Amino acid sequence: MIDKNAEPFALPEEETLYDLAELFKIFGDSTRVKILYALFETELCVNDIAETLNLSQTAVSHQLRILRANKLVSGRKDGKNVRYSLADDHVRTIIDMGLEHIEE
Amino acid sequence: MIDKNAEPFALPEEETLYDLAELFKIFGDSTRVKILYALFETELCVNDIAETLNLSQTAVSHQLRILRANKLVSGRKDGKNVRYSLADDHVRTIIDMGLEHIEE
DNA sequence: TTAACATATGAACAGACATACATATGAAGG
DNA sequence: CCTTCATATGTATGTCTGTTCATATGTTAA
Repeated sequence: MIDKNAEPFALPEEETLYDLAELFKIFGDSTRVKILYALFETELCVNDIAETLNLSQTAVSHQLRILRANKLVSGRKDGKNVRYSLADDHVRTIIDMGLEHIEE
Repeated sequence: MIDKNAEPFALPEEETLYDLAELFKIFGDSTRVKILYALFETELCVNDIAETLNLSQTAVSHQLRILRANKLVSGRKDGKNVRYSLADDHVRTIIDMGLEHIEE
């Protein structure tokens, strides 16, 4: 079964599955999920996020760093502020998919 | 969409987003992802999984417990063995969605 | 019943990680 | 230049969690 040749099925590269887990790990923290969800609607700067979600500025900044590093959000400078937005429509899809699973 | 009334947008319940993160946390471990992926094709018992993925029996058993508790896999007894399979088609969808995101 | 096998469970340890605190960088206005 | 505001970064800490080792439960065969 888990055969690499003629079989109808094969495990992806070890590394691929590892990367996949790393991706999900990002979504596996409620602070990050909240941030991502807040960005569903509109661009937001760090303080907006912190206030909206009742989080400290540093906590948000640290998490945004992780989200940025994983290309889930992107930030553009706007004066003193940095406006963050979702980097990708997959983010939305993945979260929606998860929500669907939960609502059952 | 996530909206209950007239507003164009609203955050889901705090708890919902928390549960969502909990769900993704399950997928956020390469051992568990490997196990789930191995079950894409067919039912497998604990030892099969352990051998296929080069993992210890206990490690697999512990992870299966978590996957079971979260209703991502289900096991049925078959003599001395317990045959595990994916509990839900969402599992497949979520993983595929993640893979899509990665392959870019 | 006893032996052999398959799986599960408990405890302990090590590594990962999210947060808070203090501080640094950088931009705008006076 | 100096101050203020927005954001980022470094470090320390407490907590969570995945693995291992040892052992228990349960099943089949002799």
